[in-house]
Amino acid sequence: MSDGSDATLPKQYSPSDAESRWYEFWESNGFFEASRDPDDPRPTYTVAIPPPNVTGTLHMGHACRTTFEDVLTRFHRMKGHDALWIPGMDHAGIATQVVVERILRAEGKTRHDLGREKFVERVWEWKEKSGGRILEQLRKMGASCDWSQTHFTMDEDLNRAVREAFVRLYEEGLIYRGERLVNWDVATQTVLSDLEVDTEEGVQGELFEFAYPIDGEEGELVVATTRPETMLGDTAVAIHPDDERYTHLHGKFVKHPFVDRRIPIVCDAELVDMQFGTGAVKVTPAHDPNDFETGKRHDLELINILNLDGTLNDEGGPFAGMERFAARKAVKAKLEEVGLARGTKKHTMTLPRSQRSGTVVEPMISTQWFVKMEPLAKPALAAVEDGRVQILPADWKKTYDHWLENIHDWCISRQLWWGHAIPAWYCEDCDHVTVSREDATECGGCGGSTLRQDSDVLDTWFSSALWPFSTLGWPEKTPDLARYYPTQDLETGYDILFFWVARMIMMGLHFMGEVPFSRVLLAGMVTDEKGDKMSKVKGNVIDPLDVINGATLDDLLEKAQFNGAQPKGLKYLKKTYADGFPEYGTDALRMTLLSYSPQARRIALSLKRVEGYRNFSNKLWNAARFSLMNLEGSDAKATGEAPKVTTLTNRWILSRLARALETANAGLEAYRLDDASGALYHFVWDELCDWYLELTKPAFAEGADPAIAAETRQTLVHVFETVLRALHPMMPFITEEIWQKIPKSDALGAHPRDDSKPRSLIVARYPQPGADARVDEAAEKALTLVQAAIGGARQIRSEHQVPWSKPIELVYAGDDTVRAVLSENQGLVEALIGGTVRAESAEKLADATQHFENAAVFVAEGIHGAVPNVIDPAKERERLERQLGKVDKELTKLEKKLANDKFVSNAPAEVVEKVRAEATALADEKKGLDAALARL
RNA sequence: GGGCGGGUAGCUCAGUGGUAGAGCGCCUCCCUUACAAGGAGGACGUCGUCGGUUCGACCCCGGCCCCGCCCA
Repeated sequence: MSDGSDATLPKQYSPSDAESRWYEFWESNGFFEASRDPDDPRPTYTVAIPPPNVTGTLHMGHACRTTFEDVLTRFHRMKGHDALWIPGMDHAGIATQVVVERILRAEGKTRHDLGREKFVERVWEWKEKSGGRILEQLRKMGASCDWSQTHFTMDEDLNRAVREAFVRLYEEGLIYRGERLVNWDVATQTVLSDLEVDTEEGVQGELFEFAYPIDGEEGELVVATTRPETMLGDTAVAIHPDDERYTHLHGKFVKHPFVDRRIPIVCDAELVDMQFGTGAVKVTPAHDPNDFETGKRHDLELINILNLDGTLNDEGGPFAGMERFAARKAVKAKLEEVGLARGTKKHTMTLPRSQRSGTVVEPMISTQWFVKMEPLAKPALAAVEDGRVQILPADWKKTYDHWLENIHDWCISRQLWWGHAIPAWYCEDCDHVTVSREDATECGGCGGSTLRQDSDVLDTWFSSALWPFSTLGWPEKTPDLARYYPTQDLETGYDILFFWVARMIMMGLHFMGEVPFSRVLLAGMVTDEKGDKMSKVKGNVIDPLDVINGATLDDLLEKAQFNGAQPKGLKYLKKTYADGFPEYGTDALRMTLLSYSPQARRIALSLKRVEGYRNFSNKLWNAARFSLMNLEGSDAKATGEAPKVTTLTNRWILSRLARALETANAGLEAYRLDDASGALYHFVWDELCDWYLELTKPAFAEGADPAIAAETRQTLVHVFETVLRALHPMMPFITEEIWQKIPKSDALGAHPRDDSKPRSLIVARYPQPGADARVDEAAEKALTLVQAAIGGARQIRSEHQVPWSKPIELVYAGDDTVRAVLSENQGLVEALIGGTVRAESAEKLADATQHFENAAVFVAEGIHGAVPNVIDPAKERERLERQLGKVDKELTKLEKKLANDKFVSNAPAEVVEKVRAEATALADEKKGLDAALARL
């Protein structure tokens, strides 16, 4: 700066340096750590992180949830809670196994070459070396997790919890082994949960029709299928009981052309749609969910035709040993050959694909472990019903209820090597199954010692379901468990409402007797700015770290290509982000994510919006430069207490601050983080920067009243320090960076329990309306007049293109209040309009153009104003007419309303009164404008 | 087929039974020493559509048309 007053702050805020510096400061000083002291009198605030996959890397969904969780955690910490945010990772069974298998493949090996034990060792090695990168990335987001409490679902302690839960549920009869239809992935050769199955929609396929000859008589029954090979497992053909075309076939059989089997014709109104196709449906109970249900209704035979690797087994007769798709072709060819094929039709269908391997999933009959869900679901429904758990947005409650009311048993076994072993042992000597907390050495049935442990592992979600209490030490009765369970908020994506959230509620209620959290906050899905789902193939994935750090177009292209983007995707990237990304910084990204409504199911992330918040960071930064510059050399400092103020501007800014704090606190409590962050954004930019800082300039000018200057400095430092505290949960880095530079008393930012720690904003008290600033209605009203006068003059200056270098004169008239306020604050108005201000008689202003030469006029808030010597008649006419048009339109509307007796008699008195007052003000304005226009 | 959500300014989205809002974009002027990542001013909307309730509907109710998502 030329005067050298403060040369330390650069004009532009650069986030990267501040971000790593302060994160390290907070973490190394233990600010993220919960006290874990049973005698700590503070209320607790606990959040368990949705554990990201150990294989994962940070994506926008994580960034979004992490931001929300961090804001809430920081807010409560500042409010004086003992905050504990438990971080951790999920072992992600299939995902991880696939990653390590891929590495092995590069070495020319399979997991079978290594054997199970060695393979699992290998996975652990991989996990230690390259897993969990995402936890580093969460730090980049500013996550204030208590890292000393990091958990991993495969660690010994959580493994013990899993085993305990399994055994207890088994002993209670809630876990059983049974034969069911499951999703089978022939590539990874495991059962999949529904979550792990993606449905590919709009697939162009064909519907193949063929005929079954009626057994023992002439005729045939034509059926259609998209999977012809499954006919080898058909054990019925279904028709509608009311279908008159087939009445004569009731109770008859068809003959299978390839295997020696008579197939019953059954009547089933549920499965069969008479209108669709031929009205006859082949039934393969072992390979189709609907058919499976039909099979149960009619007690049909289940014939499994597939081996685990997707080839046909001996039931396939002549096709045994063929791969499933080869078999499909062969079956079709053979049907053609024997004259039973009846043609194909184009057919649009959906295909279930394994999320992991991408192969088409086969429904298959298999013996698996299940959790009986109904007894667990009932209490979980009640907990949400009676409000012990609140789901936000509330729309999701219906979905939750619907799912739990129609719940299916949960298949928890997986044919993987990586995961929690199932604590069940089979006896070689009898058929007893021993389920035990400790590794079993003796059969619980016959006492035999030749035992074989179940080779399956548990669904990853089984351990996740225990997360909110297993991470606190369960099944041990630890002090942490007593202190921090139940947790308060759970923030996650709606896509895992069933798979995770509902199951945690069930398990929490079952094992702890208490809900695991009191609020569930479901975030929408982050999409690109057009609202399309981010997809690696489409190349429209926006990496949060690129937004934070910046990236060149080449960086973006390279990464997209590496991730398998198609040429079209690369083209899109080139077009949309031709210049790459500038460095926006974490705070800007966080503010952006916060600004979207939590009600939205889709968060169409726009980089333009990020840019807006980056600019906001810079605005805040420069406001800090201004403030620090004006505080220098004074003894003003923030004390955490609102100063006693006398001037209008100081009273006003405290009042506006109070209102912003009200909204911010209410928003943070009610999970309207968009409202909370929005209120502070607008306070800082629209009121603090646009008005207050400008209004302080005359007070700081040379020759100004020293008492007023001192009061203003004190107000400025207080307001600024307070707003930094208010913004800190949302923008932790820049606020700490600035806050540390603000002159303040020592008590501010002291650690609540440990004096030896450095002062930090992260533990400063969260500001509250009342304590930190009070609403002052009179000041707000008065300042509205000041703003109206300035606005009127500025509009004229702008419309008439009077350059800033040319001073203007503002003459005005108004009632006593107007005159009092404007004369008391004459200096302010003059500074902000770049000119002089003078009161005049109402008569003169009523006919301003007559009394003031070449004057342009305005009427606002009861102020009749005129700026002489600026006029360009054409422009003024245009401006006045535009203004008059608006006023007229509005006035007509109001007058029509007032002329309506029904309105006047039915509407509440205050509404009528308000309309009357508005109409009067508008009429006054119209009169002024009319007069001015007439004179032109 | 069932369920849920949505259609508001050029774009992305807020919003409330009582005069339609934000950010970005657009137009004009301004490098006025906190900030051009800025300042001052301006333009832009029969709030998907058709009916109903009401003194008054973008908001409540019903029909319809589109668009997403989930389940089957």
